[in-house]
Parts: sequence; C-alpha cells; structure tokens
Amino acid sequence: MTETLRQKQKKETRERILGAARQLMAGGRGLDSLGLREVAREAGLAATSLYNHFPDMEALGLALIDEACFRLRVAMSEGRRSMIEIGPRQAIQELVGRFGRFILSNEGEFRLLLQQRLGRSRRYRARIHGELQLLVDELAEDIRSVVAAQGRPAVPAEREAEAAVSLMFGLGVAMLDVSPARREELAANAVEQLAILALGGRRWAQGERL
Amino acid sequence: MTETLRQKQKKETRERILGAARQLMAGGRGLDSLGLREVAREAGLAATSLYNHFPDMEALGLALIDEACFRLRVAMSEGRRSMIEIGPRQAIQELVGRFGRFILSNEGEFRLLLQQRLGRSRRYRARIHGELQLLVDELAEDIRSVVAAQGRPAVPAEREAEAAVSLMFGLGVAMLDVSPARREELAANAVEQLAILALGGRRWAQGERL
DNA sequence: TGTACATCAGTGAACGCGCGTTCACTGATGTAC
DNA sequence: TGTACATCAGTGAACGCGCGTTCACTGATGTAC
Repeated sequence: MTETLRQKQKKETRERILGAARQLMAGGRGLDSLGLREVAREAGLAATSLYNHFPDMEALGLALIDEACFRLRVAMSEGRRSMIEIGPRQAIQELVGRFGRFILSNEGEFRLLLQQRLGRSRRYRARIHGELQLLVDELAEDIRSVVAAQGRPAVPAEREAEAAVSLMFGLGVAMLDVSPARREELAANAVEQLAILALGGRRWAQGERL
Repeated sequence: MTETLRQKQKKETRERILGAARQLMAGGRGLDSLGLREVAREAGLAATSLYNHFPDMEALGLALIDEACFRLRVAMSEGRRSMIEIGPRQAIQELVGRFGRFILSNEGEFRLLLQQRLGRSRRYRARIHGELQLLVDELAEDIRSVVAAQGRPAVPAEREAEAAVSLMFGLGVAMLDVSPARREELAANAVEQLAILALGGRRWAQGERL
C-alpha cells in the first residue's frame, strides 16, 4: 500500500527523464532528433538507465505525447464553467488568451503535438488525433451552452468547434517564430476570426445561407 | 547559349535526386528521417554523387521545400480568375476541392510543408512562412474581387483569408490519415466552415458584432 | 531487533549500423587550336 | 576535321561519430524469518 523508498525514487527518476526530454524540446529540438544518450545526459543518468523506465525510445515518445495531451487538456478545461456567464464575446477572448498562454509556456509540448500529428508513428498520430477530437467535443459543448444561455437558436456547434480548433492551431503556429508585440497582434486577429465565425454561425442558425 | 549534353544530364540527375526524395516522402517518411544514402540509393547513384548537386543535406531540403511551395502555389493559382464569375458559394467549393486534390496527389509535399513549418531550420521555416503569407494575400484579393463583383460592402478580407488558410490546413491534416469516404465528409465540413465564416464576414461588414 | 537472502535501479563496455562528409580517382564530355 | 588538353559528374574507400540496444555487473533497498 504505502510507497517504498525505491518506488518513490524510481518515479522521481522517470520524471527526471521526461523533464530532460521536455527541456531539450523547449530549446527548439524535435522529438525525432532527440537521442537516447542526449536525454540521459540531460537527466544526469547513464544512457542504459533509460531502459529501466521505458522499454524503448518509442515508449518514451508516447509518454511525452501523453503528458503533452494531458497538459493541453487541463489548460483548456480550466474555467470552462465561467464561459457561460461571460457571454460569447468574452468567452472567445478568454479561449484565445488561454490557448496563447498554453503555447507560450509549453512551446515544446505544442510543437511536439503538431509535429507528431503527422509524424512517423501511427500510435503517436492516433493518440493525438483522439485528444484533439475530445477538445473539439468539449468546445462544441461549451458553444451550445453559451448560445443556449442567451436564449438564441442552436448554432452549428460542431462545425464551429472544429473551425475554432483549426484557427487556434493556426494561431499557435504563427505565434512560435515571432516577437511578443506581433504575438498580441496575431492573438487579436484570431479573436476577430472567431468572432466572425460566431457571427456567421448565428445567421446560419437562422437559416441564412451564402 | 545552347545547353550542352553535360548540362542536360546534370539537370536530369538533379531531378532524379529530388524525385527520389519526393518518392520516399510520399511513402510516409519525413524529411528529417531521410538519409543521404537512402536518397542516393533510390535515385540509383553513389552516395557521394549528391554532393555534385547540393552542397549539403540542408540545401537538398531547401530545394525540396522550394519545389513543394511552387507546386502548392501553382495548384492554388489555377483558375483564380474564374472565381469572380461563379460567386461565393461555388468559389468556396472550388477552393476546397482544389486544395483537397492538391493534398491527395501531393501528400508528401504537404506533410513536408507542415512539418518543416515548425522544423529544425530557421531558413526552412522562413521560406514556408513567406510562401503561406503569399497564399493568404492572394486569397484576400480573391475574396475582395468576389464580394465587389456582387456589389456588396467590403468584408474583412484579410481576416477571412487568414482564417480560410488555417481551416484548409486543418482539413488537410485531418484528411491524411483517413479513408476516402471520410475525406469527402471532412471536405464537406470544411466547405460549411468556410461558408459560415463568409456569412459572418458579410454581417461584420455591415457593422454587426457579437 | 538482527541477520541472511532477494530484488532491482543504475552502470560501463560492447554490438552492429548508418550517418554526413572528404578525398583521390576515372572516364566521358567539352573546347581550343 | 583531328588532336591534345581541360572540365567535371560520378565513384568507392575511408573518416569520426552517435545511434538504439544487450549484457553482466554492483550495491543500495526491501523482505522473510
């Protein structure tokens, strides 16, 4: 039941390994170019010690991806409740703000997800794809809540949520290589894009078409 | 003036090298994992021959990226003129259709652009970023043309174009790992997303806000 | 509580392998007279 | 037009290097009596 010293140390070492890999990726490296010895060195371990924690390098990659997915999900879930009260305009700003903050403080993780979404391993791709679908579903649910709270007719929430995630990922990519001032500008643009989308959704809900 | 036999053969060999790399990437490989020897083998050359055509591997990568950018641009430019006549609804379908076809027949190139947009080399990133900006600018111009041809008030064309490119890239990513039937569905969703966006743009143009 | 044995996280040497790149070369193509 | 020389695309051997992984080991931690 109670954790032995050995178990605790093992868990800590595992964390140190993942932390070392995250550190290297935060420095601009891609998962594909991370070497076993490099990660071990950064973690202060012998190269072979990694095999006490992961059966092979693919497993390490998968663990990193799982971790990144978890962080993204937590970041985007925080304060979901409050969106209903603040109304659509503020909800969009809140959403973009939260996503932008996630990207800037978890740049390595974000690049990891984007790169491996099209990466070498089918398992990686499937994991990330599933996670993004959850993100879309949750967002669609939020959109429905906000709209319903306003007493408006139901919008095409699925389409809007899919589009919103694409737009936020587009924002994220654009933000990475750019000065902080330009980032603000990009975020403001994204807010406008989402606002235009929401406006279109309202009209669509009323039966209007192009 | 006239091309010598040697020059012609050299050009052909260069093409064979680029073709070999393209071939390998079409098979699902990423640029980062392509080896010099592997490309040379596929091209039917000794490994060292590549140095007669590219100073190093980075230059080969850059040539591939340039080529992919060029193809994307050509694919998206074709038939731009006709968009004005067919009106917004058909223009969106045409746009998504053309982009979808580009992705499916140039899957390797598309993955190359997406991956290297966040990749190791600053030069790669800059090149791709510049190319995508051109795409946005051209699209914004098209949107303005279509709207003006209808005698409607000017829409936020820049924002719509940025958003449209994000949405199409989102579509592209989703299409890659998926059955043909599901692809049709995804493309139809993307058309709806763009239609909602355009509808929102119209209302935005009329001063309406969330 | 003390002792004897089992477990297992961490280690260093070694494996075969492919990496990108350099070098001196060969021989077909091109050029000057 | 024929010849002698220059060019240069393509070659095979070799370079040092790091890759992922295996193995037998050490010694601290855990456990049974």
